Amino acid sequence: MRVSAKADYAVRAAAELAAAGDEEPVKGEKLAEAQDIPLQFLEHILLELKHAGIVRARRGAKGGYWLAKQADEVTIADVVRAVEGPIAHVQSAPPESIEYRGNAKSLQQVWIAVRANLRAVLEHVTLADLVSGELPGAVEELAASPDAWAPR
Amino acid sequence: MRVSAKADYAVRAAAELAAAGDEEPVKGEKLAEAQDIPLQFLEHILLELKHAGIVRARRGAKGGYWLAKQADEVTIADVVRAVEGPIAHVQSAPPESIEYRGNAKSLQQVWIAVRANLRAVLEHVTLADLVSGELPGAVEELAASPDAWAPR
DNA sequence: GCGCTCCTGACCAAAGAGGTCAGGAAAGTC
DNA sequence: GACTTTCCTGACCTCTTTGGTCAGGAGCGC
Repeated sequence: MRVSAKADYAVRAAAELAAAGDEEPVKGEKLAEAQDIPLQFLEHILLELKHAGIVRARRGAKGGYWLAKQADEVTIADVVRAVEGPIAHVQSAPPESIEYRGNAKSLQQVWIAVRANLRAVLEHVTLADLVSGELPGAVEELAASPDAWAPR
Repeated sequence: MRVSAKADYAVRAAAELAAAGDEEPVKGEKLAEAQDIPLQFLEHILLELKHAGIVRARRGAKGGYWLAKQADEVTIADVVRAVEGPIAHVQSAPPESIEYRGNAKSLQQVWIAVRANLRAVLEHVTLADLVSGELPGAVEELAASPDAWAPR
């Protein structure tokens, strides 16, 4: 139930790319500096994003990275899935494939609901939203509640 | 963003305990059989639940485990936190303590919203709900959508 | 005091997290 | 064509986590 450094880095780098537009490519080093991410680690991450079709790249002078799609067509879920794999797996299996017995029968529904609520946020916030700071209304409301900021 | 075997086991064992009531203790072996969990691993988990004050235990013949509170006063979040620690940490830190820079500034709000939505399910389903099969309305609705069952 | 059951720490293998290092391969520039 | 720049890739590394197992001890009831 935690977000890895890799996923966090990936989203932040993608946000920088979204902000840069597609005029000209952004170098890995610049991304690393902008978001304070270890360069060599970041390049591995960018490679995964490239393989997932989220990012494109060119080598050499004037080379660098840029988004493969429009910033409003890439969600945070896309980026996280590219580097972390499926969201909300239970014991490395998707919740819809698990069968529970005895008094835990309804647990499957619970995990499904959990996943649905994760998706409700991650699949609806795009890189464009992130950069502009204007998150979807529902997400903004969730984050606005003081209760949501309580440690626990 | 995944649920560990340990957390899954813990919730399932707790559900069995909730169903058993507090007439007489349930043996670890019986819990292990009912939910098909490796016994020795389960006992470690039950110990953690005990240290967290969720479960109580007695040794010897007629010994076993039982819930320390009423089944409707223990949420799934309580159980998960007892064995996995805080829910929805980012890079091992709580989202409210992270500061993002540049174009990722709004990312903190996104992680806060993610956590809020996780809590919205996990803190509102009790062991009593789980055993009875009657989940809170909002959770039932989430799990009812065919979309929630799609793999992706 | 004997058997039952929980309690606890030690251990273990495999995988993942979070990186670093070294070199190769393309793209542009002179 | 050489050189520089930048991405691309695999190997490697340390530390922690995951998912267990094993062996023995300690308390409880009879």
